Amino acid sequence: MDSNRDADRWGALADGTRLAIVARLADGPLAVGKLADGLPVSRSAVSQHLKILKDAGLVEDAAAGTRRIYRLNPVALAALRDQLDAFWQRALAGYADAVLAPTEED
Amino acid sequence: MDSNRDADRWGALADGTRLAIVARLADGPLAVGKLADGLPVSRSAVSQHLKILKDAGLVEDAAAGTRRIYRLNPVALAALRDQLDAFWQRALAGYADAVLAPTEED
DNA sequence: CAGGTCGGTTAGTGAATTCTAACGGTTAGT
DNA sequence: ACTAACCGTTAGAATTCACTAACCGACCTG
Repeated sequence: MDSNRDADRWGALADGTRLAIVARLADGPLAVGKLADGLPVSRSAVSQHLKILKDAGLVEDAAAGTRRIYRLNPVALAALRDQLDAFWQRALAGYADAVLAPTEED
Repeated sequence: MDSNRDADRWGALADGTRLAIVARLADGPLAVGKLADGLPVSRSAVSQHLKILKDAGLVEDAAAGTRRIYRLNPVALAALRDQLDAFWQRALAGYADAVLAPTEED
């Protein structure tokens, strides 16, 4: 099953610090120092979280002189959104099905 | 910050077993036994995961005789999708901004 | 009432995760 | 060349998480 790989993608957004990083990155590309400056953790932690996010394909990095700029990857976000949307639509179908035919299969 | 609360919602989807449960529930409402029957874990684990998912508002339960039927909550899924969509659109804006004006703000 | 099935909860164990602290490497400026 | 600033990595401890096993309560059938 590749559910684990998908879970890794969702897991990247599961941590509060990482979600804050993504939220901050959504406003625009940022360097690690700036990211850590607005968070209650050290730069090391931010760097590790960035590595996880980068490994999940959610962010991309670009070297800019002595600092390194990180930005979100809209494609990965769209993929996550599509999967969630599929769940949503199938859940709606299940709702309608349950209302129209409340028979329990064995 | 309520980032932790949001992180809990994402965290509910972060685990592989829980993601499999959600995927199975997306095809239609199901009882705990049926859920556990198609997963490599015991009913206890499924029940615990169901509690986490229910606590996160992603699933709802309904007593049906001696068994208990679980189904997805499309509203919660839509909320998650909206948040992801907001990230996505803001990331796109950041992309355009970076392309049009590659100046680094202080 | 006795027996069987189904589901939730608790205790306890083993593994994974997150964080800080300290180190080394790279780039820019004097 | 030297110093300063910025970033990534590693080691290690503390917390959190997921799972099995065992127990108890609820519902249906004979």
